[in-house]
Amino acid sequence: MVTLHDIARKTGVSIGTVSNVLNNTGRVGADTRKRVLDTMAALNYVPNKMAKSLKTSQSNTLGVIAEDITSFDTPRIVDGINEYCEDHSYSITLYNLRIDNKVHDHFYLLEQYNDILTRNILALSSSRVDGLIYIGVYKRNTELLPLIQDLKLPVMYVYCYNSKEVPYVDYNDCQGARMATQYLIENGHKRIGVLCGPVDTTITNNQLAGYRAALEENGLPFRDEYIRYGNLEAVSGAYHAKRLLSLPEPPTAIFTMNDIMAYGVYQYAASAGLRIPEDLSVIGFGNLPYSSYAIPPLTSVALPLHEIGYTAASALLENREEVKKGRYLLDCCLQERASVKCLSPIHRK
Amino acid sequence: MVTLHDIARKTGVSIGTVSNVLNNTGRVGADTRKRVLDTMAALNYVPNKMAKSLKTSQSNTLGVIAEDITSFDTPRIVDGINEYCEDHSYSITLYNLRIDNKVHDHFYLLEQYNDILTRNILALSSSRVDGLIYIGVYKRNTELLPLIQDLKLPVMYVYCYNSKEVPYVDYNDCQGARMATQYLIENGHKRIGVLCGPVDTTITNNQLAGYRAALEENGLPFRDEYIRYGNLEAVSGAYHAKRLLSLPEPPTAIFTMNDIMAYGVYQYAASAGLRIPEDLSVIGFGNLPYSSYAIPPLTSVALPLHEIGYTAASALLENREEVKKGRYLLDCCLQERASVKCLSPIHRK
DNA sequence: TTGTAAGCGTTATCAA
DNA sequence: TTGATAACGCTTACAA
Repeated sequence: MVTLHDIARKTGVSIGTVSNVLNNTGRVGADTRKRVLDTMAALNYVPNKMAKSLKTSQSNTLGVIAEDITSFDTPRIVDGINEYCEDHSYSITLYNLRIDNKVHDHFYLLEQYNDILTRNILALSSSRVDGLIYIGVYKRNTELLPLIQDLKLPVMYVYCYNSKEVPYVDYNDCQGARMATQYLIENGHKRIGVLCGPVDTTITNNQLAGYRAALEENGLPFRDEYIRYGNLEAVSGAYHAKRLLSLPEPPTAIFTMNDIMAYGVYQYAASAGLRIPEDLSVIGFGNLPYSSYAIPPLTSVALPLHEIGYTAASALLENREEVKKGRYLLDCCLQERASVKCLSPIHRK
Repeated sequence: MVTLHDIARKTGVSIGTVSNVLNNTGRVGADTRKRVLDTMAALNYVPNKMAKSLKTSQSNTLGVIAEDITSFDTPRIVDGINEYCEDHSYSITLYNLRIDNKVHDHFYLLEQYNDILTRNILALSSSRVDGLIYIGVYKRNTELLPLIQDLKLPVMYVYCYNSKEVPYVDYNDCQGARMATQYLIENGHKRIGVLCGPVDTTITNNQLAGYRAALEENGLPFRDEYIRYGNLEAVSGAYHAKRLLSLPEPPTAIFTMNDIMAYGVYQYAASAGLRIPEDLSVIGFGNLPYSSYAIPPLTSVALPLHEIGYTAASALLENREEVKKGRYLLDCCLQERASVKCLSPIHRK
């Protein structure tokens, strides 16, 4: 391992000078600078990050805790973080809680969850990262604040809700749902069913608000019987689709709060001999990669996942002091495909 | 930040002693040990990893370079690596080359790719990781050895091929394809079409060998007209399915070398009014998460992704010296669902 | 413009 | 069993 010392000796200058050219402090003669640079290249010198970090006590490293990297949307968020870090030469040290593998329903296993988290937090704080991004799984509620807050680190929460006042970046559920509903209405649908997630969950409530807003804006009534609460799984989608469709006045379109439930709607339609979109329109939320392969390809609300990651990293690293107040809600956009039938086109605003 | 020094002073012992209890060297009196441990707890001491690494020149950190973390199978491999690291208290620093985002066809943009890689390698070598796992994307060929080999680090390649002699862990393509074919045969299929990836690619050749082996074992002829080379995309699957099915003696089942092409077969079937599995059986390879939502759910060869990651990490970290010779090929297993019709059951061995 | 030297928080060697 | 003390490779005053 070649060190500053080596290249100082070899160049015939002092170690301080070498350090100065390394850090571009400016106070080095152009000539010496060149010579130093040359021997660096010749000796294939690579600075030792540990030594530097130890001295400066900042690691140029961002910690990211993912509740589960295996979860659908997490990788693209990480990818966004990565892009920022690459642009600003930060490293990422990744902690993967592996929640889904270890605690199947972490609402009920909070203690175990805390153990896992504690271990990771410890590792993390011993590596003295400069900031921390916490990526949840499908916006489940997390109540881990006490642990993380002890760190006295700038922290950014992503893709998760929390009852505490905490900085986060997320996508705008309400806007996304409103957009989906609006799209349906623009395509002539007036009776729109919606398959929600669990009742009284933040995510459900937000999306429901968006749905409602779109209805109101277009002078359409909000009908209780069109609202069904599922568990975000495909079976649940199929079940509730059936219920919705056996109403006296069945909806002509169904909006599901995630794509998986939309797949369930597809399954029910297939089993009931209903054609999509001829007999029933469906629009999803989340735009999973598979949705383009569904038959017919599923129209869905696309999440700004990459952007969420990038925003979180930049907010965290650029205005560390202000991060505490940071609240970012990013807009979704519509991925139009072929699962919505145009009943009677109306003018789009 | 509380240091060894602080807790030494507070306990009234020397700093060396404190270090000894920290590292469990044993040469510390039980009584002093307890006192030290107590003040550690009281002061909430967390060791500084940088200082330790600097001194010991090993970081307890594993570098993982992912060509693209956004690629389907990568996260589950990373998850496997994570499990190992968690069990052995290693940290992971993640480098995401973001290949797919930046160079769309990296076969033709090798130079750009090298730039990206070089930058990452540099960062990586300056953080002095103890080992490196390189995760490819869908086993494309990578010729990056010169760069990485300069590192003089134990390196493990995962999910990628390379012409050089290099340690790797991967899944067994040949075995997987053989198993899929065997399954079809056991279900009474004798005319089996196969949708390959690009011609003369390692992955295609390996799987083709497995297909052929299964045929031979069962005394079935290998027919050239049943072999089609696609580009692993859905459109390609649809196109070749059509060709296969318009043969004078069309296959009763199609084996696709990835699930995406199987989705293409589904699309063609839908457009041609063919029912799966009644009119055509299909079996995929890779078992993407979405395959269980396809209609009907797609039977597919499941990859030991998590295990690949775990194996790579353990091989790398446990027998560093022997790693050079390491070659691991892990078996796939079959995920049976509903896309294969049983024509005439024969005895399964 | 350049050199010297102290110190970041550890580990490790040697004495005591 | 414990205590001093010299590194590890770097940054940063401060002095020359």
